[in-house]
Amino acid sequence: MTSTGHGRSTSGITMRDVAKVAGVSVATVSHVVNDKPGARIGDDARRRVHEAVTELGYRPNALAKTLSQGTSRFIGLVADAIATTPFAGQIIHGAQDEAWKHGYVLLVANTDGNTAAEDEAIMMMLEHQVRGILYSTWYHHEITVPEALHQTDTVLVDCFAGGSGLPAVVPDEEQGGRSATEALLAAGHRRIAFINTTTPSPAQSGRLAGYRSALESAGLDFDESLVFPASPEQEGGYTATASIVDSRATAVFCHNDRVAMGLYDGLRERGLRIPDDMAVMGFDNQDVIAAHLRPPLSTVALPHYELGAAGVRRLLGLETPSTTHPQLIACPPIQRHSI
Amino acid sequence: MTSTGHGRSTSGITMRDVAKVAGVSVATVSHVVNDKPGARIGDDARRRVHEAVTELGYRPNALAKTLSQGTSRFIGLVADAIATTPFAGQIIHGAQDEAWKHGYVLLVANTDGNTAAEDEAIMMMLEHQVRGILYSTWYHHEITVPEALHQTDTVLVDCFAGGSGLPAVVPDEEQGGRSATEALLAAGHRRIAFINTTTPSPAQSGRLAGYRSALESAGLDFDESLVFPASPEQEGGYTATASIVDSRATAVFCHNDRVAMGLYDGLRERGLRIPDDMAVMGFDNQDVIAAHLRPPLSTVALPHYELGAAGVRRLLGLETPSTTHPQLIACPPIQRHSI
DNA sequence: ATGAAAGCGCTAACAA
DNA sequence: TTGTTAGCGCTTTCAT
Repeated sequence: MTSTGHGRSTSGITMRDVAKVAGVSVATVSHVVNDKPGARIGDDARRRVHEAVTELGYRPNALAKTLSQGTSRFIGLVADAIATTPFAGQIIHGAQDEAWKHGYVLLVANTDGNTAAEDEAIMMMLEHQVRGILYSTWYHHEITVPEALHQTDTVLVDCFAGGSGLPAVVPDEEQGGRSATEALLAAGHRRIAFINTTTPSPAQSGRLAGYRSALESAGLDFDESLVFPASPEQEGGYTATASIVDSRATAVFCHNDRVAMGLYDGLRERGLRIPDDMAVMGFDNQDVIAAHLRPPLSTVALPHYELGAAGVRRLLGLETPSTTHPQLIACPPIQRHSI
Repeated sequence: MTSTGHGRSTSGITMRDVAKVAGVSVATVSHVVNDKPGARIGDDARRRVHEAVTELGYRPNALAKTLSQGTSRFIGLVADAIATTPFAGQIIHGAQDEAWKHGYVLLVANTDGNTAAEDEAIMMMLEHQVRGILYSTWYHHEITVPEALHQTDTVLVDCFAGGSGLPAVVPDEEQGGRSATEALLAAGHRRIAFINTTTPSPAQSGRLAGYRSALESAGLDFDESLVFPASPEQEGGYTATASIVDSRATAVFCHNDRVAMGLYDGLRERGLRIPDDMAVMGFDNQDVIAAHLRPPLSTVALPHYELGAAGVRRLLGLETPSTTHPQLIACPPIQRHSI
């Protein structure tokens, strides 16, 4: 029995059917299937209902329930790039797990950064009576909020919007930068270079601030000549190799894992060994890369799963709306073998 | 005005409100907002309705509509690993785009391969009256279908199940292997090594079959000593380097991009240059890797986006249920610079 | 302890 | 051309 083309997918069994079989009213059925608190139901009736339910294979219609209760169990997630990056998947995953935990289900929509698609997506979610919307981007930056988002509860994930007043959940770039630098410091390095991205962003400024802060705490002077700008990719890291070597630093904190990957190449070409000749620290914890470079790259993780989860918690009002605006999620250091 | 904690997210405006304002009946409103085919509505009434709609900011309740029509616009996507791999995101993306195109929205659930979570997810989707379910895995293999899936239309994505009779959509591994090999052949190589995975799978057998088939078509003998087993990761490729070099092959088809990445390292350590000393072809087209290796890796793409899209098309009955069981989706070769 | 009945917001005959 | 009305499957007072 192939299952294509049926159309009628649901059991078709309604509460009324159950009531009939159990010989009770639908009200009674409703009470027992939902295990209502103040429900005074006779043991016998209750049993009969349960029997009827299993016998008939009854499955409540969640949509009807929503309609009558007026309150839905949907949470919308609109993302600008579900696929462009491995990261987006993590946000969905975290959001889905957390939503699930609270009896909600995730409605996802991808917009490819297209404003029209975005509005349409939001509309659609609104029409589906979502409890609220998680609006997420694939990299941490400031956005301008689509007007439509104001029509429902929404929380920004991995992005923020200045005057919007919308709650936001973002990675703690500064702490991440600090942790990365501290890891290098802890290994005894004193002359630590930093390959930073050339693109202005919270990541650029935050990680730099963290780097400086860690240096400071260690009693080291910040040496501007030790930070090198580079495009945030393999190419950038590769190209920066020369300057890094010249700088006579013994360790490098790379703006991200891709940069580190490029640096690995550059170092290898010069016959330099990691971590003996040069310790390197990444950022992002992009699994395909970090875990599989040789040697495996120590890095700092971007907490995408947590961002998604914290996002729904925030939406559901389960998280204390920490006074300060964008809520910071920690970027945990990941110890591997490049230090 | 912060948007947290409202609860009532939807406009609250119903069709009745619109009817009242427009001075017509709800039936009329229903007809004009849905632009019903056989709806003979006076221009005037129609105009008044539209005005009322915009004036009130009316937004139809999709759930109520579903309930009354008896047919929902949801498609469920249950995945065993949304996040474990960059690929899952692509499947979601493809499915979402295609669903959207036909007026459907995607309900996603992650199960982490946990059977209990899986059943729960399926139940939940059933309760939400999904039109059908896409059951997907993050790598192509045979599965045993959860019993619950039989209660609705379902199509298997990137996996298949022998006797289940369920429609499946999977990548065409053999064609992919053939294309990869042909690319190498086209560049003039005659002695082409193949690093295959050690894990039995459609990928293992399919890509090998494709490799042989391409060789054959080119009038070359299949030389068993030219296929090297390796773990399907960087490590495997790296380790295989020695044998590859010994084999005196001039080109290598790697089971996947990660293996190719390892091979790159091995080759570089030996001072061998790509593609001059050795041409290499990958498989998967894992962006972070393939596009950013040096030189960028030529490879064959796993059509995840297409798998998702084809999955919903199949579910909706829009795709000819090609006679043969698992429907094959092409793996297009991607030309870069390692050949 | 249980049932009758009035909705939830919308669609779809059927009347008018 | 437009309005009435009866549901869709469920929840929830309010009676009994």
